[in-house]
Order: sequence, then C-alpha cells, then structure tokens
Amino acid sequence: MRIKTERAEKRSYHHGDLASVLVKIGRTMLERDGLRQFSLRALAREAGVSNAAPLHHFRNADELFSACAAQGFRDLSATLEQLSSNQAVDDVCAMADAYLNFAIHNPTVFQLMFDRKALPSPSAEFRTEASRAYNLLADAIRALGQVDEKTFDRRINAIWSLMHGFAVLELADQICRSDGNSASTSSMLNSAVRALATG
Amino acid sequence: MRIKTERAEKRSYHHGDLASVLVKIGRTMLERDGLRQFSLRALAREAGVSNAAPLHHFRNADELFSACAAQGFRDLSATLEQLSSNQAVDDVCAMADAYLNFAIHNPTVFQLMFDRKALPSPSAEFRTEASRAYNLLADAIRALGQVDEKTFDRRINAIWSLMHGFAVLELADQICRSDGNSASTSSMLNSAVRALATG
DNA sequence: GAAAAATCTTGACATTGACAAGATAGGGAT
DNA sequence: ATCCCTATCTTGTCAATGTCAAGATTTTTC
Repeated sequence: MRIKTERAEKRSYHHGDLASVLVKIGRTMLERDGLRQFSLRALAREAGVSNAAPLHHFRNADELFSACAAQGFRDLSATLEQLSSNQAVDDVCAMADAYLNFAIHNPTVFQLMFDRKALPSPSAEFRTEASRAYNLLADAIRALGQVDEKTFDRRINAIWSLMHGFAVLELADQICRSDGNSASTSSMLNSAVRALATG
Repeated sequence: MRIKTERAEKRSYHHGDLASVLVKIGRTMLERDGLRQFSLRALAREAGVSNAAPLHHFRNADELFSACAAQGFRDLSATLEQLSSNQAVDDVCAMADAYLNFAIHNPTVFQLMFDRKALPSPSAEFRTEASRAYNLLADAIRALGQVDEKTFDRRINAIWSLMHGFAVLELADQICRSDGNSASTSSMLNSAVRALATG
C-alpha cells in the first residue's frame, strides 16, 4: 500500500497518507486562522485534494479537531517524558515550564485539548493520549512524597490547575504586571508551583 | 425614542433595543450550540428580525462575541462586588468560588472572555469591564497584607491562575479523583487558594 | 485474474457571511 | 404641525461552506 515514498513524488489519485497530512496541515491552519475561521474545504485546497476528500477520513470538522487535540497531547507527552529525572519538585517545575511553552507555541490546539464543547465525544485515541500526559505529571507529583489518595488528588489538581491557568492567562495577555520589572511568567509559575508542592 | 416600553408590545419595523436583545439571545445560543455552530442568521431568526438586521449593530460575529464577553465580565464583577467584606483570605476564597460558579454556568462565554484569538482587538467596553473584575480581586488580595509590588504581582497571578485553571479543568471534566471520596472541586480550590494566600 | 473494498473526484443543494439598495420610522429644525 | 435627516430594518444577491450522492480509480483480497 506504499504509494508515496518520496516527498517530491507526484500523487496519483490515491494519496496514501492523507489522514495524517490533514491533521498536520489542519493544526497549522488552526493556529493561523483560529477555530471559527477553519474550513474543511480550505483544508482540502491546502492539501491539494478535492473538497470532499477529507470527509472520507473525518466525518466533520469536530472529528479532525479531535485528532489534532490527540496529537497535541502526544506532543506534550513526548516533551514531558524527557523531564522525568526523579528530582522531585524540580521535575514538577520543569514540567510546568514545558506545559507553558507548549501552550504558547500551540495556542489553538491547546485550547481544543480542553474544550468539552468542541469535542463532545472524545475518541479512544484522544483519551489514551490525554491520560498518558496526565500520568507523567502524576508520577512526578507522587515522587514529592507519599501521601494518601485524597491529599494526592488535592495536590495534582491544584498544581495542574495552576499550570493551566498561567498558560491561559498568558495566552490571553492577562498576566498582571503592576511593577514593570516583575518576573517573567515562567518564573512566577515556578515559584507558585513550589509553594503548592511543599505546602 | 422609546418604541418598545412593554415586553408584549408588538414591534413595528424599528425594534428600539435590538443590540442588547441580540447579546442576550446570542449568549443563550452560544451556550446551547457552541462557538463553531453559532451563526448570525440563526441569531436574527431567533430575535425575529431579518437576516441583515444584526449587521447594523455588529459588523460581524466577532463584534457580537466581544459584546457578549464584556457583558460576561460585567456579570462576574457584579457578583464579585458583593463579596468584599474585608475578611482578607475569606474574601479571596469566596471570589474564587464565585469565579468557578460563573464558569460552570456560562462556559462558552467564559472561554470567550479569555480568548485572544476570537477577540483580536478588544473593544473599549470589554477592556473596561475586564479590568473592573480584575480590580475587585486585586483589592481583596491587597487586603491580605502589605507587600511590595513584585510580590503582589506574583500573588495575584498565582491565585488568579489557580482559579482559572480549576474552572477550565472542571469544564473539561478533567479534575482528577483517584479516590472516589475526594473533595468537591470547590473545596479543593478553597484549600489551594489558602495555601497560596498564606505562603 | 476478478471481485470487493478503500480512496478520491465531480456535481449538487441548502445554509451562511457579507454587501448593496431600498423601505420605514423617529427626532430635530423651522 | 410639517419637512428633512439619519438611524434602523428589509429584501435581494453573490461567493464560500458543509454535506451528501454518484461515479471513477486504485489497492487488497480471494
């Protein structure tokens, strides 16, 4: 079933790998045009296929979004995975920083990853990738010290919420700086994570 | 210029108060159908006016969204205002709880209020209302104790991010409960706010 | 090698955003 | 009170989109 082994090779009717190409181009378009402006026909044009071709892989735009969000979680997990070094609180801080950076570089997909309204019924792939990212953070937080499950729940939800909130407010340009010399967003996040992790 | 003094009174050509009615109905539709499904023509239909009528008040959907977001901030501010009682950390906790509740009851508008992509150039009204809400939280946080401005910046950004993150994760159904008997989201938020406020 | 399945294209229709031109009503000037 | 000006609303239109059906082409399977 290998049709296209070279990038430059011309496609002949069957594409061979259209689904993943659509996700890739789709993410670029989402970040460029935003969620409301996204159109499947424009995606088909940019991919060089006919207007109805994407429908054979994604029944509607929501299904494509779901695939983009799943790939977003996969990217995030891949980054977080490299940050596990059993350095306890430092690991958690490094993950928080990576989380913030991911959001800054993939703002629309980041929003999609946590939008229950846009993704009403998450695919199995989406749920798998999302929980993989979750487990990486969970492991780092468990390494902070043994606590009962209820305390663990409080901890991870507080730390994850803090990370997520900083990311959203940074994207919204709503991080407050009364003092012009205030710390960077990354630095503020770092000290807040430490406050929650040690508390 | 008063045309419509009674609700039941039939409209005759001129509506008299179409702009604010559009915002009201628009918010309902946004919460019902989501951001991507929203259409100006459907809004016109539900408001009982012609398809082009809304365009005389909002040049496009984004301008309506901006007005909806501004009204969202106005609602939020009105709620926060009633919670200022100079009880220091209790005020901040009460505001955090109100913030979470607002997000739960207005999920799509809440998302819109912090979406720089959907609202590229915020109107003057939007900025005014947003900073009013911000100032209410800022006052409550200043009441926690005198600190220099840089410390204040760290504090308010950490607490606001925490509130915001809990709200988003709650809406995304991503608040983790390893222990089935774990505390409510509201309770987790409360204790995390205290940890940051006293730290 | 032929049938079946998967993938892509073409063509069509209802809906939408956006605009232009015309219709109606309210408010101010006289 | 009357007339004009302006704001507001309607109708009609066009290109673009989502979505589907039917047909064409390639791959896989038997």
